[in-house]
Amino acid sequence: MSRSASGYHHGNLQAALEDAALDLLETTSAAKISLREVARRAGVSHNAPYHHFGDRAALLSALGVRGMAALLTAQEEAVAAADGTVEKVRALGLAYVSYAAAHPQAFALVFDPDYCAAGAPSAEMAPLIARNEELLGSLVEQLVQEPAYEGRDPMALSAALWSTVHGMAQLITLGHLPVEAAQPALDALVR
Amino acid sequence: MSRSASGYHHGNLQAALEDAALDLLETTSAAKISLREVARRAGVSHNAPYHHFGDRAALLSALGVRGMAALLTAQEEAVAAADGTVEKVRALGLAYVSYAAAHPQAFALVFDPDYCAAGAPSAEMAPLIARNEELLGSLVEQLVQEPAYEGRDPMALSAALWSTVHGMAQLITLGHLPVEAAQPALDALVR
DNA sequence: CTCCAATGTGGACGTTGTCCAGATTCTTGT
DNA sequence: ACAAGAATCTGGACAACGTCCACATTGGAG
Repeated sequence: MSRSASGYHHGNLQAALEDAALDLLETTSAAKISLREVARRAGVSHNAPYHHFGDRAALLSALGVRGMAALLTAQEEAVAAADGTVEKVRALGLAYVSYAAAHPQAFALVFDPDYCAAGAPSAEMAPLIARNEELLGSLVEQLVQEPAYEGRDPMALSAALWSTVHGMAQLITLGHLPVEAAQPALDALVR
Repeated sequence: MSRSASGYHHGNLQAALEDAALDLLETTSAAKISLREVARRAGVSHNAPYHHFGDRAALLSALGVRGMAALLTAQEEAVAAADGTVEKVRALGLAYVSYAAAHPQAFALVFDPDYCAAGAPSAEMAPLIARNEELLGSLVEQLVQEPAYEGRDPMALSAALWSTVHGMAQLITLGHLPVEAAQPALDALVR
């Protein structure tokens, strides 16, 4: 039921539209992606998307969910592959920055309030955000038990870490910081 | 030559357009601001703006310059009012975050690559960016001479500081961090 | 005072987001 | 197997937008 050579019914338009839009996201900012262009790429009429997404913002929002999921798993894998609490924190930060550098438009979309509201997250976005906060939170829990970080406020520390990593990702995608600055700058704080 | 009751010639349309757009920026994201709406607010035809700005992006870009200038002076004033190097750094960070919290759309515009490219800054934007980097840079120069920060790499340190402050500003305007988190999180790092 | 460049106006065109009515296909109850 | 009915896709329409054009108005330099 998925594939369809008959022509009229696409079979899996929802995914095809997201894929087409994701392609465009590699080279174009979310703001400049038009629904009609996405439909054209998917080979359907300009109106077909409305049977799968309420409006343009809903498509972009779905893309934001995909991006957030990718960002999250990148961090999870990096943390799992690292040894030692401090190393895990560094790995998480580098994964975050690397994802942003590799997919700047997708990264920007995830944090674009026009499509992905943090205050009122979509039903699919909310659990991803929660998982990310838990990931960092549990890491910081371990961190404050190391002698070097004894007695620090975990809340303040995770807020500071997230801020640093996020800001670095942002400034690098914007070209304000060179990518090579990430590693030493992160070390300067985590040490 | 500036004021004009005659009607046809506005007298100071350039500034009036920027003011109108700045008003809209208080409540609307840059992406959703239309040139025609700005013209309407300024009381001129939809085409008048083209005699003062090359296109829509040029208007938004000029707004970005204004925003950057405001962000910069906010930092400069805060630094001037603080005593002690560490205190000055804290003051700079809080001013940065405060500006973002007070004018989220303007702050977002300043760092929106669609209108304010960091790689190819406008002739008016470049010196502002340079001044901001000098402000932070000179502060860090002093900082690394304090005993507590002796021997740190100034480049890495200022990159880290800017990242933290910028990320915090971003995450707060997005609603991912509460405003009250700024102060303790900043202290957790600067201490 | 006259002419010209700057500044303003209205009209036009193509693109976009969205709504609507109708066509086509899939599925489900019998 | 077959007749609804739901899901999906199509084309047409409309308003708003960015931008280009030709033309009108005005202020200032010669």
